[in-house]
Amino acid sequence: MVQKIQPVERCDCEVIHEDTVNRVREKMPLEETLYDLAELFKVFGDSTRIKILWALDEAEMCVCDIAVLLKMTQSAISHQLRLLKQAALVKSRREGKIVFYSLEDEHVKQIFDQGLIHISENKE
Amino acid sequence: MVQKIQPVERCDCEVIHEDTVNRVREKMPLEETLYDLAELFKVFGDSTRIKILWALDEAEMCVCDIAVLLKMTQSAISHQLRLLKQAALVKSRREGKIVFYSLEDEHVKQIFDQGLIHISENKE
DNA sequence: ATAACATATGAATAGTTGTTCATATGTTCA
DNA sequence: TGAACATATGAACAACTATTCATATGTTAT
Repeated sequence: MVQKIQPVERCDCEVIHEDTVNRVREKMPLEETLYDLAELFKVFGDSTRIKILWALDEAEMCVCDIAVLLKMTQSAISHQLRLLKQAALVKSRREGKIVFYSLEDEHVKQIFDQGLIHISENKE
Repeated sequence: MVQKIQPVERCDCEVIHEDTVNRVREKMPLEETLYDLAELFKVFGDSTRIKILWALDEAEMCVCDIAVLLKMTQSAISHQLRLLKQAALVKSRREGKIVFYSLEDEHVKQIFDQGLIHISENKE
């Protein structure tokens, strides 16, 4: 969602001082980097895509096999694979009629693992 | 988004066999786990929340300071902090009128780092 | 060329989400 | 108690997104 920049009055609570705010602001990564990071995690933020990535971590698969595996339509899977490819999380190769998808690199698994650790430590 | 389960006809492409699909399906984590994982990453998938988390990694801060830092309204920040707290990514403590927020644990930083590695290797 | 198959894609739609606005809750101090 | 301040929250709205449906593109075999 596009967010408007909102003028903000400084509040009176002098918890961290003006210069501390400035220090934190200076240490923050570029706006663009933080945006890209959010865009990346947004891709992970859907259970269909999570399932596809998980499946591809097990085996290289074609579109229709993923559709069968996840009990979803070919179209839905294809749309999601496009997003995953744009995010450089999966790659594809064509062999005749069939297009094979696989993970682009090892980061996916590592990001998953960090997430799983967090979940396992916070389940109720 | 709630997704209907769609009946799918097995396609003719015998890329991975029926039993391979079954093997992959058996090795997949529980539906619930994958859903929780997606929910977690969804929280990371917004640049406002990414910025808040990044700021809190630098220093414990109160709501209004975060609002000043990010040049956003107190209300918007407060809403997002609620989501972050529900996801067990931040914790809060009250000191009089002021509520301090800080990171819940070290996972946040580690998940960020994995994401940044991926981004840095795939920027155009 | 034509049929059959695998995949991709545009449009439409229903469901979701981030921000704003108004207001409520909780705390301190006079 | 009442005023001032910090934060929380519900409702509303605009923007976004995942799936579906229909159809297009690309490939193979006859």
